[in-house]
Amino acid sequence: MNHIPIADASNKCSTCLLGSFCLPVGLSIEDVAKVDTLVTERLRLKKGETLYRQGDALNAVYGLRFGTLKTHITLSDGREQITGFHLPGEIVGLDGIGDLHQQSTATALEDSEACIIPMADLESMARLLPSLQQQFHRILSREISQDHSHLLSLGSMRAEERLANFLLNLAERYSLRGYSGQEFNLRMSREDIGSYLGMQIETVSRLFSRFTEAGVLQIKLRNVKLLDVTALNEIAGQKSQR
Amino acid sequence: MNHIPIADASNKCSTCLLGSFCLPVGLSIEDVAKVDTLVTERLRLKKGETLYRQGDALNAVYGLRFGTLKTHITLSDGREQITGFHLPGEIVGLDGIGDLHQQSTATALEDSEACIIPMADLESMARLLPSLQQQFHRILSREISQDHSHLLSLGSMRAEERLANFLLNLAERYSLRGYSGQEFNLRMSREDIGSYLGMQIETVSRLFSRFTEAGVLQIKLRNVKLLDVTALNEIAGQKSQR
DNA sequence: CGAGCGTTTGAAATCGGTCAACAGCAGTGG
DNA sequence: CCACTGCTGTTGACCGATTTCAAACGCTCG
Repeated sequence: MNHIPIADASNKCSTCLLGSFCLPVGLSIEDVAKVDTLVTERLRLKKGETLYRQGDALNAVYGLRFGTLKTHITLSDGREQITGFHLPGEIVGLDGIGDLHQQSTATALEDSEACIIPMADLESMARLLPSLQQQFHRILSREISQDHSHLLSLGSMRAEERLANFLLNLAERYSLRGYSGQEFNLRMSREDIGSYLGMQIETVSRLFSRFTEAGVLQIKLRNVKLLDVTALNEIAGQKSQR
Repeated sequence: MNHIPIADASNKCSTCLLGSFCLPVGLSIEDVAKVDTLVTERLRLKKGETLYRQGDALNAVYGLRFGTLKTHITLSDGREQITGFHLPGEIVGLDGIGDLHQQSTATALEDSEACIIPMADLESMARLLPSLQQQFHRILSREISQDHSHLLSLGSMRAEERLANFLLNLAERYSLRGYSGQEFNLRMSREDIGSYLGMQIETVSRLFSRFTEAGVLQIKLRNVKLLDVTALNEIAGQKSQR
């Protein structure tokens, strides 16, 4: 894990292209300039390295600058549950604020870089900038409602529906970031997908094969091409059977 | 749904017995006095009534004063996922802050009463009182990490483990509130439990029967008596408690 | 006291899990 | 450059936990 002090202006929030996803959303130009002073350091992670680990003391949250992370919690018997996959512009570490210790581990799925946002500084600045305060609350709240959608998926959907929803969700998030929502590379393994969706890797693999046979998508290892988004939406339960 | 203006001092946060669970945690006596002005109204709900519904505009969050709520989201095809059961002192409506519309519906499982906490007032007061700000962040963060535990349950545990964890979690929360953690009444139906835990009501019922046969607990309709908490912990897959 | 839920129980069906074998690709080193 | 090795992903056969279907029981409340 590689600490990088932020020196030149090109690295600041005010010029970061992710401003429309991250902490500065809704802030005036002057306010974003103040946020620049909040982030003085970043961390560079190689694939497989961890940004933080379950149990670590927390004094910052992290804004993902590029790359992909998974956050996951581990049970005493070794079973693991992936709670989220995170794309650039998203903030991680939010679940640890409650007791100032990380509740999960964040692992890089590819080479990544994260901005360090010290909690104490964020909180004091949020007291001065109502728009920053509101944005932070929105971010926390959206994390909650995303988790609720995930709960709905795990609790009420069949494996096929869960996987379809997962793909559609990824596609949407890539689209929003200016990447293709039709064709993209999965950064995570079948095992990661299985953990996230509460199913075994064999089931993930079989479902991908089934989707391929049905002409819904093409998949070659981690490269996915969505061929029939309408059909995928139907599988995802927009109008379900049973 | 019955609006109740708060008149006498006995109804204020500074004298509320739930202070140790709710918004005032960590606040000085003077600060709690200020929080008193935040909550000027409460809502009384009869069993089955809703505090808010998915899609409603949000301008407040709610502190549960007494009673029990379930929060749930509904899919277009009618399937429902219960995302949480809420006991006195807990704040609900947090998932709606993100886009100022409720993402879920909150329904009373028994006669209940909730304090209205206007978001705008809460945010402006949080800018003045760092301890209130921190407590609100803790509450949001804990909601996230609870949801993550719930995800772990739905994604990685077998039905038996999920139910055992659910019972232990309820027991702990009742204990914290000064009620018995050994014997309590479930406020929710088998259907609610099934939805929350991602299983059918028949499975819930069979598991209760199995636990009873194993001498782990006694259950008569909604009255539960835990006989062997150690055994229940083992079923739940925990060496110690969380 | 009877109607209607909510709950329990049984039997059959099935989705997804488990076990096992193999295929494909990547990295290593001779 | 290829053989070797290890890791990831695919596929098949079988199994079993949970669902589904069905029926009966027993509270609760009007």
